[in-house]
Amino acid sequence: MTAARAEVPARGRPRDAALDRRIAEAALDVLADSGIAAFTIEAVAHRAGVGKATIYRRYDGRDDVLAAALDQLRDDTPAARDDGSPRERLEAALDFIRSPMTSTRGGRVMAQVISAGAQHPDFLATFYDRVLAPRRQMLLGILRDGVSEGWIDPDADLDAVVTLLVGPMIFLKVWHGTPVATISTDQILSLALRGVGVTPRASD
Amino acid sequence: MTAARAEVPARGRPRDAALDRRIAEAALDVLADSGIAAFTIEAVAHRAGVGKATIYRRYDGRDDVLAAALDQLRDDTPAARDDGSPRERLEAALDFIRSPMTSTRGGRVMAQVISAGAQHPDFLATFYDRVLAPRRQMLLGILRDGVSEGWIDPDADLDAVVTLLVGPMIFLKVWHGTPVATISTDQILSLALRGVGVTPRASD
DNA sequence: GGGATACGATACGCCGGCGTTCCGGAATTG
DNA sequence: CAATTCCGGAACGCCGGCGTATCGTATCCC
Repeated sequence: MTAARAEVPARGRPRDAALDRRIAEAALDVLADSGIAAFTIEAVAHRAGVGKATIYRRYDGRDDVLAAALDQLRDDTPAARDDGSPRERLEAALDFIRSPMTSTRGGRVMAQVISAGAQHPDFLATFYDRVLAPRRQMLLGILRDGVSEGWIDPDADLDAVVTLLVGPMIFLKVWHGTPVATISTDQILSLALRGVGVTPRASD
Repeated sequence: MTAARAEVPARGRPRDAALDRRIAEAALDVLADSGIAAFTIEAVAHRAGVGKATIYRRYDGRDDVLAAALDQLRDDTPAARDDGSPRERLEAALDFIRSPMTSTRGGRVMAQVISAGAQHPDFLATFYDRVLAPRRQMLLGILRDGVSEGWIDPDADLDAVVTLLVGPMIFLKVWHGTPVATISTDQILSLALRGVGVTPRASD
């Protein structure tokens, strides 16, 4: 981790803890709205209504601020639903992965992080840990349930299935705005699940 | 298109046509090696062994140079093989799509273009036209052959299948270097094709 | 040969973010 | 109350790319 937050000294006025959050929030806003190129210390400071010095007092620089902002994203992850049929749960989980990629701030941040990832692999790794891994884990859980319920072929490589499910969504996200053929969550599920022994209308 | 190459005047020394290519090549090299952030006119000029004025005489600026460079990529696309079993041809096509993403210049350029795409959707569209669409078309052709040979369910949405096949590869490419579970070309084919009525060992 | 234009190289002023430093004021400790 | 540290705001010099202009040389059309 690049992070190296300065230690809090004992005497004098203490640092306003709320500012850490405000800075991270502003950083995410800037990233989502204006992109990685516009992600400058001055832009973040202005957006947060904070002096540059306040940021430099807490962070090492641009990269450190960005890393801290990505940490913040962890809290943006809503909980998964656990009711309904397996197919419904899968659909909900996939929509949950997919939806924040088009409209929400997290989705726009993701596009920008993928961008930055070409230059800063660390950011990708951080984003993976904070955002992608939990969602991937959620999918994996549902699939495991499917196996124990005899609903999915026990021999199936669930990791591969998850990649097969998530891949097209990231693909569509990345190439958003181009003539890439769209594909519905339903289609992805139907096609991919038949590959592991689930019939098209398993539950509806 | 941003492009607006200046018209060639009648009198005087004509422009060296070879320089157009040298500039575009240098642009791709810079993009692949150093990333979009380092993609400056001065860097391209230096790499091409060319004066800045020569570039400004031909292009409107950075974006125009980048667009011209992406055009150049079209020529980097090798031809597809058309022999072997359908499964083998599919595998070759997928490897063809996948391989240049890890090692070749085209693959590194792609990662950078995806990056720039967050800021410049035009670049994505250009890259899609020049590079991705032809490969997608190739896959589609093989799948259509599969249908007419009775090898694939005629009712299958081939566009969706292509997305299902290509998606995971782009996904893995984008998240290269993170703990994303890898998946082999063989696995993708086996899982996705069973979804359209092809048995796992259709041809080997 | 003469005029026109391209070539590589270099220098120019401009702009914007960087990271630092100072200010006057506010908050907290002793 | 005094010392200390933080706060927002503003200014600083620095750097690097921008886009333009100007060299001396090279190449082509008339």
